[in-house]
Amino acid sequence: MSSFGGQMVEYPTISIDRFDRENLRARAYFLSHCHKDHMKGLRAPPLMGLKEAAGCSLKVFLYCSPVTKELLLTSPKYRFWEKRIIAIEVETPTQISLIDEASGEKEEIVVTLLPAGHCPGSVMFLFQGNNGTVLYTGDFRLAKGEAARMELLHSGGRVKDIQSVYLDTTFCDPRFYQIPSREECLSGILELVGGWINRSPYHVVWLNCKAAYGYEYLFTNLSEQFGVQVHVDKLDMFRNMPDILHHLTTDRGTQIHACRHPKAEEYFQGNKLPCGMTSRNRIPLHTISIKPSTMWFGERTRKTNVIVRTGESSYRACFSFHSSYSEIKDFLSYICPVNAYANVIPVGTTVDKVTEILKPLCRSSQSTEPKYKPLGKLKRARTAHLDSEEEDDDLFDDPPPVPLRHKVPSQQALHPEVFSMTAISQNQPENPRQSTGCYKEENMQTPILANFVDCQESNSESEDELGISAPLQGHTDPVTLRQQKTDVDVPQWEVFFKRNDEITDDGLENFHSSTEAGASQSPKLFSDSDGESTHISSQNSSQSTHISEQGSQGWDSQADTVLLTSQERNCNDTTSLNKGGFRPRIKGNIAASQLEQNVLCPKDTYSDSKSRAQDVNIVPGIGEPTTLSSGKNTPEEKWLQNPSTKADSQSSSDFEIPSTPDAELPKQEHLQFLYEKLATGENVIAGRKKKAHS
DNA sequence: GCGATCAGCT
DNA sequence: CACAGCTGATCGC
Repeated sequence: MSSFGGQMVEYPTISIDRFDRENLRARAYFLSHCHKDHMKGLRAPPLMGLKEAAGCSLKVFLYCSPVTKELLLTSPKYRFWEKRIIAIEVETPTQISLIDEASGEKEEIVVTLLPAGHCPGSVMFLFQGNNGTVLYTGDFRLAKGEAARMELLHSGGRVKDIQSVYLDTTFCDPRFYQIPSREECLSGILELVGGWINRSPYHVVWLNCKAAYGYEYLFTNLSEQFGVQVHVDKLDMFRNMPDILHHLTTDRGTQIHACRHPKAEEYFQGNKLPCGMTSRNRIPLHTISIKPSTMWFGERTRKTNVIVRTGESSYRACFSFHSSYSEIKDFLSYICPVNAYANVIPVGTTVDKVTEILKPLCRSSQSTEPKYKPLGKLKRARTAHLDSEEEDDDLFDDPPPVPLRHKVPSQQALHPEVFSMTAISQNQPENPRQSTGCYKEENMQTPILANFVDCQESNSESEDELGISAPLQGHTDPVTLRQQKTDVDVPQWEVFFKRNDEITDDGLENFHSSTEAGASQSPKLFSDSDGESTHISSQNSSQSTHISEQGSQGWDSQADTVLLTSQERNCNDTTSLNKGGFRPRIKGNIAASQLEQNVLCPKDTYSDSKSRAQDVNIVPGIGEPTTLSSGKNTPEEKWLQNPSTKADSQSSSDFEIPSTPDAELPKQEHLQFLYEKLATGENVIAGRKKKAHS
């Protein structure tokens, strides 16, 4: 549960994820995602009433991602926000004017939404303004190395100089040292579900999910894998997100259920699904329940189970919306801000304890004593020591800095006070000042913004449609920008790779030593408190398991209850995860023909297209049947939707392929074509990936 | 009657 | 395990 008060010390005139008390005076509101604990006060009339009474009603807006806006406005309770909510595209730096109603005082701030991997529409907010650059993470789940792959966290080839991070510390406790990756968890669930529903049409599973956004990628992957839509109570919130919608149904006659009922557990005991189903064609159903819950690895315990049997027909499956302790540490130590603030104080711990963990990963504590850094860490250390020398980086970390790729400005129908700007206006790679990593570089929007307006306007015309060959020299000219982006997108991902590979290829023990960047992170911090708590035990191990042939391998003392362990599993089915639901594409409406396509592809067809997608690797997610972002796919997006920890060594190879000489790269024209389609908001999915070009 | 808060439950 | 969020009890306005 978020305990963030809503305000950041650097920018106290804006409020994030809190809409009550002192936040009522905010000049702008931000919502990171659509979970209730981040929406406190959002539905309260006082918020509107006060604003109205103060005559500010026309000037104060709520900013969020397009998906969050869609989800929020679906609920009648929040529909009154409709006229005052502004969606900002992810990864599109956008300037907002913060105006004080009383004095007329105006402050400019640039906000960039970065995907947070927590639930559909969830984002982090990167704010840049006169008081420095700050990052509010909201709730997030990012695998190791993902921050390093976020283009807009970087400037001049290195991580931006961030003053403060307001961090999701939900699992910032050594007890949650490591949580199996999304791939591992998904893979385990797929195997369990498949092993059951393939027995007969009367074998059904009930996914005992909490009422929250965040399970969508599970549903979509199950649906794709087995050609079975998932029964849910409501799906109208996804009406404009076909990539999710197509995998859901309100028809109870399906083998996978995620419906809910207050007495669901009771129902289940009586062999009844929450929706009331007990039989099909008068033949009784055979039902198992799968309850997603968070399980984790200790740093020494090699085996923890992704699936645990808890009863004759009950299972728990590992699932987490939040980053683990080690993922949090990886994230924070990479960002290496001056300050880090905990947004969450988990029960059983204290602010002090969390702060103790965060502090060594921040800059202040790293600048004092020189210490050994593992090779891949130099980039990080460099951020701390701004005066360190170039050759360090060149030797150990990344290839020489290359121009980062930049978002093409998108045409957004935003409030006049708001307009999007390309990243170029803030971190022009060819600007020599940027390469110093100097703090001040981040805070000079004002003069640049003036230039940008022109770019934006000219970019809206058709002139930017004609890019073909791509000059690699950077220009601020929008035409060039687009070409540059297109050309450079894929191959340059190795810029941020090394660290990730190094870490994820390590075993757990090695991993441990190689990621302890902050020297003051004493091993005992987690090894002591960890102890026995890491082994997941079953509550009921006596029954024979339904699918014992899948599970027990004889290596676990709880063989009859433990079905799958993350380590033993070969998680080779990670590609489908990228359809994950975290960044759904939004459509204005759904064509009837598409709704009819609701018929799911047979499994073999599906696998076929999957393997092809993997080969092609790029043009990320375009035309993929499930979730993609709205019109602006970039390689990291594919990455994000396919996050991993343990499976990284496999996953990352997807991105290394294009950089190898004989790898099959996408055709330039093809990419260009797709990007243009996406930029103009055309529906690329209609043609499907393979046919989009024809 | 409504909102805020908390305990309980899942 | 803890999550996200519901239900219901209590309190204050």
